[in-house]
Amino acid sequence: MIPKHDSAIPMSTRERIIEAADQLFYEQGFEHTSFAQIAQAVGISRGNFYYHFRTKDDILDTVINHRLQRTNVMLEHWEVEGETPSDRIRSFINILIMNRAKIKRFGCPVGTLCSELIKLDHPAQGDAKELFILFRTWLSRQFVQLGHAEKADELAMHLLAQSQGIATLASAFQDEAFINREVDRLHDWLTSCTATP
Amino acid sequence: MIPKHDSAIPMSTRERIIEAADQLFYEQGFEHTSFAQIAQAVGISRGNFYYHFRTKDDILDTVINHRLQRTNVMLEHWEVEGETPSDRIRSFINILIMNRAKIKRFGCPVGTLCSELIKLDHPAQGDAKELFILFRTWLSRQFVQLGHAEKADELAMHLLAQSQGIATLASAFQDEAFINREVDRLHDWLTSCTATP
DNA sequence: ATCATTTTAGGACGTTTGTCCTAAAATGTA
DNA sequence: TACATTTTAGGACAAACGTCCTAAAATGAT
Repeated sequence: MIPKHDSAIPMSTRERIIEAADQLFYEQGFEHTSFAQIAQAVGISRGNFYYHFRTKDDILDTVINHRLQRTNVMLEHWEVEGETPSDRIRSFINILIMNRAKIKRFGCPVGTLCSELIKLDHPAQGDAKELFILFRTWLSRQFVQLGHAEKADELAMHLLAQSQGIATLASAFQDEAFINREVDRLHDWLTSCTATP
Repeated sequence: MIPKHDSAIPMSTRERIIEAADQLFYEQGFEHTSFAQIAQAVGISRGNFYYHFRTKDDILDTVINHRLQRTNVMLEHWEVEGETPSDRIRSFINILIMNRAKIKRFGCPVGTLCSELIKLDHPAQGDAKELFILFRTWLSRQFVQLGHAEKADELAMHLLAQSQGIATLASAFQDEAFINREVDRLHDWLTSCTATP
């Protein structure tokens, strides 16, 4: 399962750096987060930081791969846990509810990272996009199982876009109630997808 | 109409700075754009730049107000041009088509700016949010005229969220065809709104 | 206990940043 | 023409950044 810090096994310095960077990149953005901030958050010196990650792109790549692994584990878990494909899709929709407090403050971790890297014209754009691709192919697979074989990818992209828009506006307007409203709407939409085969 | 540079009346240095900054903030982000870059784009010295704008927050505020004015003019124009409220809403939806080339490359100017300022915890967050509010109240007014008085604001926010999501994914996946597909979907949705009073 | 390796701390370096100053050039006015 | 004001250029400045180096401390193996 998820290799969380068991509190029995203490995290290595490297792991602690990755987690701190992950969080700071989400909350403050990649460019606006400095080596010094990450080092301070972990409680180590900048020199020690440099021992583990030589460049800023290094730590970014590692954070993205870390997110990819975590996301993959989550999706696989949903696939064995959810009984029907629509159950699994609803698990995806409910991320918005589960993480609404953070989404309200910082938006979607995937969408905001991709947007930032695009503006920076950063080489890691493609890696960040893989996060979206992960959700896209997973959702697409669920829609195929739901009986929408030829429209599966279109539906997956539509649902992805919806959640992106919800996250963007929720953070711009600092509005959690809006998230709830739109999630209800998404569930209704999925129901109508299930009803009409 | 839009006060474009008539090429008869040459733009003042100040105006040229604002337009250059506006474009660069959109394409590269606010923080990633430096005084030097804007000055170079305009073709003036950094010292001259400082004569017109003393701080970076100064130029940001001015750019946001510039966008607010341009947007206001555009919306008022649509209001006298579009015959029915649904015509006017369709004008909004079609921004995605008109600007698809830029949206594909840089996302939505409003959404990406708001997201960035949130991460920077920048004082101008509220001003940037006004851009969204402009569209929100305008769309809400159209939905009222369409006969959805009590659900007008909800519909406005829903449409705003949709376009945000479309812009985010279109830029992440560099996919213009996706924009076309989702815009068609939005037009269908609006038709169903009009049919069901 | 000794030694080799890994890990850490702290500072140095060159660059870029936003900001500010001063003097020259351009412009308008009498 | 002579003068006052606006506009421009170019450099100075401290601070922050990513990067890199060196030496001490911690750790593990023999």
